[in-house]
Amino acid sequence: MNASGRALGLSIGQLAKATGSKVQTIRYYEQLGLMPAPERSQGNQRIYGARHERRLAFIRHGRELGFPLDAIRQLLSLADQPDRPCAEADAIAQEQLAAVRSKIARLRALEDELERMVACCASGTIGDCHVIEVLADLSHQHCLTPDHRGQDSEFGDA
Amino acid sequence: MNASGRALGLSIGQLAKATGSKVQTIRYYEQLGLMPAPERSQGNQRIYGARHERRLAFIRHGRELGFPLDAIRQLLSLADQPDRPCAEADAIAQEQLAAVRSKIARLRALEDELERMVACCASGTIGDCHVIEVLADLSHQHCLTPDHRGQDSEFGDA
DNA sequence: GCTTGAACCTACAGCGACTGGAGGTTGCAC
DNA sequence: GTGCAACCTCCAGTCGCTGTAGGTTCAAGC
Ligand SMILES: [Zn+2]
Ligand SMILES: [Zn+2]
Ligand SMILES: [Zn+2]
Ligand SMILES: [Zn+2]
Repeated sequence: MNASGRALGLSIGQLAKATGSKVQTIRYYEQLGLMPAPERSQGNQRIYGARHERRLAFIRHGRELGFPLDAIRQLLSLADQPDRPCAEADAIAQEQLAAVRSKIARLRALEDELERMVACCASGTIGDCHVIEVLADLSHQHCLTPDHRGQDSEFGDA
Repeated sequence: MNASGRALGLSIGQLAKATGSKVQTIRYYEQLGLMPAPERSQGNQRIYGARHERRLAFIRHGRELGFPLDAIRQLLSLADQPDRPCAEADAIAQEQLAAVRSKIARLRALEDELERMVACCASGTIGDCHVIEVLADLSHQHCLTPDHRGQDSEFGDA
């Protein structure tokens, strides 16, 4: 994340294509302060350089790995200080790994229950439908694991 | 989802406690038309019966299994017609199962890459940090699978 | 009967991470 | 010089809630 080859002069659309992002997403990152405001042409259009391309690629890669933008913000500022110890960066990655694992665990519990739901139903009427019956069951007797209940709840996003 | 024992007269707070929901969530479901508007007391407070409790439990159970509210809406309307064939309900559940599986697959790819990220880094400086290096790598050479890339993208929510 | 405090009411803003559209300007090719 | 794609800003919507503000009602205790 240091400076190098300047002056390749990408438009926002070209930058989007180059990094697999969408134009609006780039503007959104700029608005959030994740991307620095680039120079503008006479006609007020954004002009990006290699620095921006690298930074955006970093952000996108982080997002693809599910890091929240806040974590990416921290990682970016760490990346700009190559002499500091990397314990902080590692901790952020560990945390993300833990989050991913906990989402997987929860989703596997859902997978189990959904499998049993659909497996037990042999195309009868709604009155006999296992799917409906399970959902309607107040007592949750059918649930092998009560793991599909809230726990630490949320596990959204990529 | 038929009528039975009426007149137990729950307040919204009691209903919330009984079903493990939050008060605002119940009002939110009513606003969306998922929960029928209940009777009101003289002082304009909501009064719920067993019918509402069952319906809310159905919704919550569906949510715990990750069904989107739209799917739950369909399942609810199916549940009210016990003589119809249940193919539709089964299809909705199958779809949800497929969604869960695809989320799991994607998360496992992330888990892999995150594991390799943190495993290779032995607490040096940021300049040598594998975590930062991987994220900054424009070429994605380090990625065994390119599975952490967009694909069908989103896999949010519970 | 009166006071207190919890629980209720409506209406609306905010989360995260975008995405899409309206309505207008610029850039470039023919 | 004209057409049209790509750009600009600003704002609303997505999903499933959650939280807050500012007010009313209820039930219990005195
Ligand atoms: Zn069925
Ligand atoms: Zn269950
Ligand atoms: Zn490191
Ligand atoms: Zn990668």
